[in-house]
Amino acid sequence: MRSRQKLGTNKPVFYGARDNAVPSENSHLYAKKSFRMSVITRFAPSPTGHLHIGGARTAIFSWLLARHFKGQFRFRIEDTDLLRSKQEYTDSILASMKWLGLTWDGELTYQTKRMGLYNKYVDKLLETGHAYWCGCTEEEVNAMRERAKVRGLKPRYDGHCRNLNLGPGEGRCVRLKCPLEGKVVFDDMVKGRISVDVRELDDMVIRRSDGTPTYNMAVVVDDHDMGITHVIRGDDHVSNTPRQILIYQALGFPVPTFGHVPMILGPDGAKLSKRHGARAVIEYQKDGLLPQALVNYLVRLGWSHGDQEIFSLDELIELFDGTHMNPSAARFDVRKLEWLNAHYMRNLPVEELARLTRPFAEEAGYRDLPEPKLQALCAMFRDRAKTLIQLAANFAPMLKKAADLEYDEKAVAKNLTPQTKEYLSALISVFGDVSDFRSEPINDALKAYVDGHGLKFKDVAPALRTALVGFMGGSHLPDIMEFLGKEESLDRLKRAITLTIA
RNA sequence: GUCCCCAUCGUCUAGUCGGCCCAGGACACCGGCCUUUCACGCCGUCAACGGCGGUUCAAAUCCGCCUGGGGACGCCA
Repeated sequence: MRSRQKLGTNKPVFYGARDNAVPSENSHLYAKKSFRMSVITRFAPSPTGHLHIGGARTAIFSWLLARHFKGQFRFRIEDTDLLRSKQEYTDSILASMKWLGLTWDGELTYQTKRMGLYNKYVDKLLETGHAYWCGCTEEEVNAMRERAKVRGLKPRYDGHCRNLNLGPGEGRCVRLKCPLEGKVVFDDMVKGRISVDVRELDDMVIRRSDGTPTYNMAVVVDDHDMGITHVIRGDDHVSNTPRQILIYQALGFPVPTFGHVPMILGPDGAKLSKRHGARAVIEYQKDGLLPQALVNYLVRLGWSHGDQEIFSLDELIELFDGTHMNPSAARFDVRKLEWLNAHYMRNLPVEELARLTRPFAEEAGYRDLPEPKLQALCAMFRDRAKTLIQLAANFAPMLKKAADLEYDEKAVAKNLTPQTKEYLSALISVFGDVSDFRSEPINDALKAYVDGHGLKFKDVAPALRTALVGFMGGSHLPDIMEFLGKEESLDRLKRAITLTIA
């Protein structure tokens, strides 16, 4: 439920919407109008790990918003944390984005390659009096915070150097000179109106004493420089937003529209962590999930369009306009993801399914599978698997030789009785006479035998199944036989007849 | 501690500015049908508006408080 409040009577001193426009009472409409002008979104991960599903979802939302409004979707790597950033993670994130089908516009931007840009703007803030040099040491600042805490206040910098007019110097950083009173208000695309008193904020550092810009500074400069109009990011950034808006104001930049999507929780409602298993997109890829299923699932987790559950990419682009996003955190439910995945597996053209399954078949040890065989296997088992891995796992009994087939003891004991073995012996010659060994003729022959002997399928099917695949599973019997071929099928029947129960 | 955000079935959610909601859909679960296994498919059952006040003829929908979650308070990003 969106908590969109009406305009209050107290006029906010700082307003965070674009172009300083006053929003209409209906912020949906207001937002829509501004979307129409131009939409440039971005995804800006830091390469300190693989792309995780939370990040993937914000990327998907950003991408969809841009595509829906025929705008642009930009990509920026926030690699300023030199210690934790790794090229392999950048590569991995890019690979996951491509796998998900999220194409971006323009060049990839690396933050580390544009350090000069940030300082230019810090200097500008210094010149215009929106920022000042601060010579306080870490210890002094910590002491201030402690004092504030003791008084029950929010720990913050007390503005010691604010009016000292210090110049540059060893160990000095630059702080933003924040307004002393008023509220920062902005209309969030998913949370509605958010208001924060500037007294909750302090004069944040925008340039460290080593000359590098801080995160909030860099983000604002980058987003403005890249022309970003809509910032969709994780929930954990809401408290950064007022600070960033202050920087936008000080710089005289138009403030973009923000949309803070809530985080994704584990099945137990706790923050997603290692012990929840797969968190990275790449892991789902390895588990045999289809990108379309993951995208569909992730989008649906936090966004809705009435009762619709299944969306094609085109539908999503058509329907996703930045509204109807859920402000509350959601739990990750693998079962529903798998249901969606199974759905997409069933509806893919076989050729496509086979192409996607091949790597998993190879992983399972089946290399050089002829395309027709692979497709036949996919067609036979697609309804019985929720993931590509599971699908490939079904191939085993189909690709062995009769002599190597493993039999389930219970199935043998229950179904291969002296009586049914007689049926099987008879069937060996029945099937042996089928010249066109395809599913249909095989089925006809089986039916003729069953009918001709006053039997029912139920009388012979379990035995036949056990004989052919070794256990009570698998696909349609005639299909299995067609796949195995006459010789192999008969070999299996012959071997089954010789089986005795221990 | 302070501030910000959140709160409908077990889970994801619908619920367009209060009435058509003794709350709808989907996943899961359970039961049934179909059936040459298992699935798929189809049908059905179970199941929720966190609590308390207020506004109103009428509240899941508006307001307040409480409770419970989460996030943020760095010269990290």
